[in-house]
Amino acid sequence: MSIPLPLPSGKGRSQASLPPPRQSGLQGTLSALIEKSRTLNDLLQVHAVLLRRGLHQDRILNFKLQRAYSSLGCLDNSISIFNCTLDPDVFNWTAIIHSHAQLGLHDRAMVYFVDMLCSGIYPNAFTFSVALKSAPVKSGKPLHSLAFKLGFYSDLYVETGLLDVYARTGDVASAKKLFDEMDQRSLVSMTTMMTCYAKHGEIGNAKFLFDEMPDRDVVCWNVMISGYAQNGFPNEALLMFRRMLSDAKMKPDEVTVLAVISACGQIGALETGRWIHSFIENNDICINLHLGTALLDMYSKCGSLEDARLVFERMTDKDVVIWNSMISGYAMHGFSGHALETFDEMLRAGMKPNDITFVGILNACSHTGMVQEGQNLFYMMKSKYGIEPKVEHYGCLVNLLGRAGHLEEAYNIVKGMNIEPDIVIWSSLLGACGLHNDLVLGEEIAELLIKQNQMRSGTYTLLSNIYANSGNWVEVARIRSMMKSKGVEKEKGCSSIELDNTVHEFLAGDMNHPKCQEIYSMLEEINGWLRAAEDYEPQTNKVLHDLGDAEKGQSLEVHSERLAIAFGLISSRPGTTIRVVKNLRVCPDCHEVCKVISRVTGRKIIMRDRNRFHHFVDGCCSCDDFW
DNA sequence: ATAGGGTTAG
Repeated sequence: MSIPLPLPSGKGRSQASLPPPRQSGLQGTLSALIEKSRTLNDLLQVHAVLLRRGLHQDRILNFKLQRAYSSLGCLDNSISIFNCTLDPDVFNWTAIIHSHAQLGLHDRAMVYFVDMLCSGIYPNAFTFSVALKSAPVKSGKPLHSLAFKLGFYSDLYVETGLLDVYARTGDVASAKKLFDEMDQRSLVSMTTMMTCYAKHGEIGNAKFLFDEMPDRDVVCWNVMISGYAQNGFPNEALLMFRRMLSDAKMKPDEVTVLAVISACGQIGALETGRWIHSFIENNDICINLHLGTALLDMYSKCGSLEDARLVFERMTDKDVVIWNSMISGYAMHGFSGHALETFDEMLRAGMKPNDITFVGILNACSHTGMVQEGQNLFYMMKSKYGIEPKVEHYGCLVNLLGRAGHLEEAYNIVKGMNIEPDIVIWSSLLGACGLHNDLVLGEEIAELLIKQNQMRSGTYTLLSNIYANSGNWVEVARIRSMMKSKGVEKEKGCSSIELDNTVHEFLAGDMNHPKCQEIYSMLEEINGWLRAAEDYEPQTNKVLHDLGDAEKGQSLEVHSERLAIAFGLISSRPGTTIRVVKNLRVCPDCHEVCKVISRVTGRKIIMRDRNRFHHFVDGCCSCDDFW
């Protein structure tokens, strides 16, 4: 959108600096009443009085009504009041721009801003800061230079607004340049600069600025905490949250707990998540839809679908996001029946599914090998709901077909896609080749990826597993040296378990835990159970996930997931569920071992791997060995 | 008056 340059004349300027028209006693009383109105009902009553007294064209009263209505979310009322205001002034215009911007209706906000300039109304600094909020990428800078031309040079509001534009468009360099040149700083401008850093992964710079701030309010703590949570540093997010409570004695609000809950979900820290949930309830923080969705997601990522469902059922007025979240929750646990039922429930409730809904249900189908159902849903998505499939949807379909052994069909889908297949799709196909021992297709794909320079640590491992499955150790060694020469490191397997609000992490063969001795004697005891188990046979040839082949046979016993489980067994009461989170896929051998452990100890083991959950109960896994 | 928030395949 271009900003017209019929600049307001001097006339506009003088209008803005005129003193506001004096209010009579009645107007004064009414305006105080408007400001005191806390509920829509109060406001409607005052509004009715105002109309009866024939004051419906009053600029000042209407400005206050506009502001009050838009803070209650009644945009329509705000618009109709604006429309009946005689000669709206800069305040009326700015308020109507602001109400649209607040609700994310940025296009409409910009239209009003342009209309305002065209009607010869002279904007003030606040108008610019509000308009900048809605400015599309291209007109952010022209708007700023317009503000300069009109004399708002080095105005803190305008500059902070521009910083926000840079933050949204990802222009960190320009933001930093402007920020360094600003001759005054405020809490808000520093927070905006932090946001800019945090949104673009420069979390260290955000923290540097945070440490420099003379005063910190709840918003700036929130930026820091959510910055950590959204950049994959959930532990740091929790650490900052604790500091916020203990050192700064700051009262967290609903935005703070939102970020913290998301961090708990990432770590899989159920106890901590439950603690935050009760903290929310004890501190009268209202569980709105955003917060409810975050809680639901946290519970399903921490392995407690029961709690997730409880939160889901307590939310009235569900939107598409929370429905999606519930469906994805069931999907990642492999409960595809529940996922599909929830989808039906959603349709019956009159909710329109979106692209993310379909990622959820397609994913559910692929986790349980529901090929026919999944294919039907994929085609229905376009024909019945008009949703164009994206790379994620193709990913689900390819995964579904590939894992069920329809490799040819899966490959044809990839070749026939009208979008570029990404590394995820190729990895999924490569994984399927390993699962079904298709060496030919596997090599074809690998060759393609090598040519396009797309090989990653994970794809090398998949390829190496294909060769290992067929016992081709020469090729395995060749891939290993290829990785070495290219400097590609194999991602280390790491498993964690939470006990007494502390997350304990284990690497394969880890000897660093204080309870190391007891853990290793527990492993010995487990080995005894395994020797006695008739249904267990070590699967040495499939185990190249974490370790070099030299230690292959023996090293199975010290895989990270086994250390974490052993620690769980010795540190928690008999009968309690053991919850483990692993950063890679669970190894096929450990998967068998978990079954045995669950049978011998009568414990439930819930394990989250890179892709999904496994619930081991009494010698069986919920995934039915299809994963 | 300006800054911060929920769901997405392997």
